[in-house]
Amino acid sequence: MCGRVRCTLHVHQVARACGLTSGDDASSLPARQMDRYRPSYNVSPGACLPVVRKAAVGEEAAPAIHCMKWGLVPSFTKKTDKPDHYKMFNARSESIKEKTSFRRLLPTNRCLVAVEGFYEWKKDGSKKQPYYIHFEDQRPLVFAALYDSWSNSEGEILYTFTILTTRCSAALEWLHDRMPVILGNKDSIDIWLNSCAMNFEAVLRPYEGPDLVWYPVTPAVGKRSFDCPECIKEIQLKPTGDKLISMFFTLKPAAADQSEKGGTQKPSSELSQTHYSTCSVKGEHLSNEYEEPKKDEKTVQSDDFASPKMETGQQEICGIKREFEEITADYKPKVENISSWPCSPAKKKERTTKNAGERQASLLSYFGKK
DNA sequence: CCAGACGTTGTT
DNA sequence: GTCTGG
DNA sequence: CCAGACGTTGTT
DNA sequence: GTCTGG
Repeated sequence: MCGRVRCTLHVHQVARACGLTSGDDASSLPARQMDRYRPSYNVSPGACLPVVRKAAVGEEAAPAIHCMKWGLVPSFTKKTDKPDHYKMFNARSESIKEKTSFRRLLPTNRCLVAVEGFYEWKKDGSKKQPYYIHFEDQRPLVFAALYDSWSNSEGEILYTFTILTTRCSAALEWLHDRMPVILGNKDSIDIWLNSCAMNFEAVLRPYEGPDLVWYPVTPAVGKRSFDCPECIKEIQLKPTGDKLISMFFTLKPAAADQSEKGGTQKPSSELSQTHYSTCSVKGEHLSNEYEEPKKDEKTVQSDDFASPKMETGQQEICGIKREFEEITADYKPKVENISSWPCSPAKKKERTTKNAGERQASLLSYFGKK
């Protein structure tokens, strides 16, 4: 599921992530109600986020950015009802064609939501540990979403959206069984937003790319009022008893990790994603969505990992694609550009899947640094 | 026909 | 709005 | 989803 | 534990 996100992006970053503009000039963008947007490290349903949608009938042809409330309130909701944004803040992508509340939105009300990352809580019995999931290179995640509008008794029009979910990627299964639908490349984005045919099935799948990474964060992020860079600061987890024991009796911990690769076991790595990344196969394309950032790749996707095959007609649509890098090239992490956060700025450690192995190779690291 | 629902998540 | 159940 | 409450009576 | 509120 996906019930909490970080979105401190600027409007032009959202536009860019969703493939709307080529430059930083957002002034020409059709933007609606953007004054309601409050960038936040801790966004939950009920809050407004910038949404990219196709222009409504009668407007300019180009897509537009529209600030909408997270948590779908269907247009048929009684005018006297109190809108409940927590009832439908997610939509199961597997069943959107059957569910009456969502099916009617599919032809014309598909949209995109761009965020820096999302939070997921790992349940351990009665304990809950939140993790922050994001792209390693800090480019925004683009979620597939659906929107609707509803008029209340006062005649005010409320725009709301719901984020599509799918089963979890292999890499994140240890954490959860559901994840948001991440449109990992320009083709997916274009198909979800612009394809007039109902041929979007192929993009509604788990994002399996190895560049989706995570780490544990403070449980304080559970409080909606806790909104500051500390939300995304990595914390050191206390090792559990069995982890300690297994470390004592395992001479080569990395080898033990490798043995889990491809298996059904959960990576015993709630400590950090880096631990698990040693399990992924070098050079193996695990994803159907992930697009290798190669400059000269011209084709839609290599067949080796293009998974759910696109029909011939659909490749036509993919032909519109531009290089993904083109729209992500100048994303930079900009945690500092919001000046008035009450908490101290997060000092995100440089950490990649490359050096990941080193970090967990040491037995000492399991006792925390002193 | 009319009335009433229309959703996801997690947990055991 | 549209489908299901009675 | 997570956080936070979870109750009644009688008196002023 | 379970319900309500956001």
